[in-house]
Amino acid sequence: MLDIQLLRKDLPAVVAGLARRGYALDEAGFRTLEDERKSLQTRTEQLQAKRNALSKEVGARKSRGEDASSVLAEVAGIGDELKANEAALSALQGRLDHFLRTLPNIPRADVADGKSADDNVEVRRWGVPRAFDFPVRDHVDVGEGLSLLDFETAAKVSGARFSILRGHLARLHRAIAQFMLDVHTREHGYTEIYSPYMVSGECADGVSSLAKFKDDLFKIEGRDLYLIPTSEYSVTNFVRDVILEEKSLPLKFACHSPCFRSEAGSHGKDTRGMIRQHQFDKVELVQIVHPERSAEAHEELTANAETILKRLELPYRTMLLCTGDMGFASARTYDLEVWLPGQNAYREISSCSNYEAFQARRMQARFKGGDKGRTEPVHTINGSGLAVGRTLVAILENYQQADGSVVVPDALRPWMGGVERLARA
RNA sequence: GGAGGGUUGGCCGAGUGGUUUAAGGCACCGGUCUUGAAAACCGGCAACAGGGCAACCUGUUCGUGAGUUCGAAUCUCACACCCUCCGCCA
Repeated sequence: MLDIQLLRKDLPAVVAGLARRGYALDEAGFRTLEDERKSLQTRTEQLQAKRNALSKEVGARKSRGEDASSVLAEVAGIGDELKANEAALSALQGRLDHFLRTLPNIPRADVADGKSADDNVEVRRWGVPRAFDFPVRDHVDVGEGLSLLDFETAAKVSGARFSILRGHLARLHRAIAQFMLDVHTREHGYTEIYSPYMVSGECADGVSSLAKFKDDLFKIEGRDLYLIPTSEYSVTNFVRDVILEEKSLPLKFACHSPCFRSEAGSHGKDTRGMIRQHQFDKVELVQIVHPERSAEAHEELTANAETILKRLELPYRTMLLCTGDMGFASARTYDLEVWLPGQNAYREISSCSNYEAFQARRMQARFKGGDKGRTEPVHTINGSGLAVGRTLVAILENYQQADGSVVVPDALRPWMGGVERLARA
């Protein structure tokens, strides 16, 4: 949510900022709502003040044993108008709030303008894609060839966009998650978190816009609960309605969880394999930081995620998303794209975003500042560190051998109980 | 599923219709004292919204929502959540 003060003080700047990401703010609509709100609020508060003063007078007279009937008669006249004003004001503020919650975040100045992923900017590239001296297969052929990856049974059990891992491949999946968690908690200072896989609608609206994106989520029937599409949904909400001590910042959380996405808008996209599933695991990094440190923390968190790719020796590139390709809540986003030989392309494996105060305002997450002692919204940052399923895909494709086996990356061996290669039994 | 208890500021906690302008304590901030610190003492200290250049003023908020009333933390109703006991259960 944007700061409504900014809209009041400098609407043209907000309009211009949102236009950069292709969002047309209804300027006249906002002005109308805001003007109406102002007059209605002024009038309502005058009436309330009058009623409060008169009611106090009633009490004062009665305690002195005097007659209060003249005051009672006066205050009685206020009742209907006050009620009508209060109702109208509350309805109007509801509309204003809805309007405000529908607006996306304003991109930071150093984000390139653009319309689509084609306009994203490559900021760095690491590793060299391996040269294969045999026909490269994608992860589906590799996994199924080893009888360790099974989409047919998954389809029977749950339908499309699910997968089943067996044996050493399932173990590799677990090893990846544990490796990532251990690196982030031992080396990068994150606190390990286990948290709910379902959150309330209110919390969902705290990190994004529930009104806009509820079709992308799985909802529990008959309950105000949604399956998380990322543990960001539960973890970031730890600080909902909290006023933090300045010295307690930053908070750094690492959480491994499954993620559930309806993929409502992606029919026909990535239908083959594990790239786009209704359920996948992810190790999520979340930082709650002081506003002055957020740009720096965003770089740090992105580097933390990149560390995983480097340790796994997977070639990747880091993209700074353009204004048109960023998510609703983000002010600035890096995508990490891993090299997939099976697709002969770099594919997203992590998305690291700085939301600045956007989410914090939606969920009333604040800290009490030092000198001024004022409360202000914290900044929130998060990113995948990394998506476990896509990491598995990248390993199957990058570490495949001519004989159909897959070498386990050195970095994962401590978690593989001596297994150095996935091969046919 | 059954029965009971509870939800008050950053935290603890008093408060059953009108000097509550939410007592008191803790924490925090400033000061006095001290070589320094602690202790003691003095003072300050809720959030959110609106108005004002500002000192400041007004409003809302005591789990949420509705109601009664001139006036509600306090009374009524509904709901949510937490706790205890019983039953069932991984």
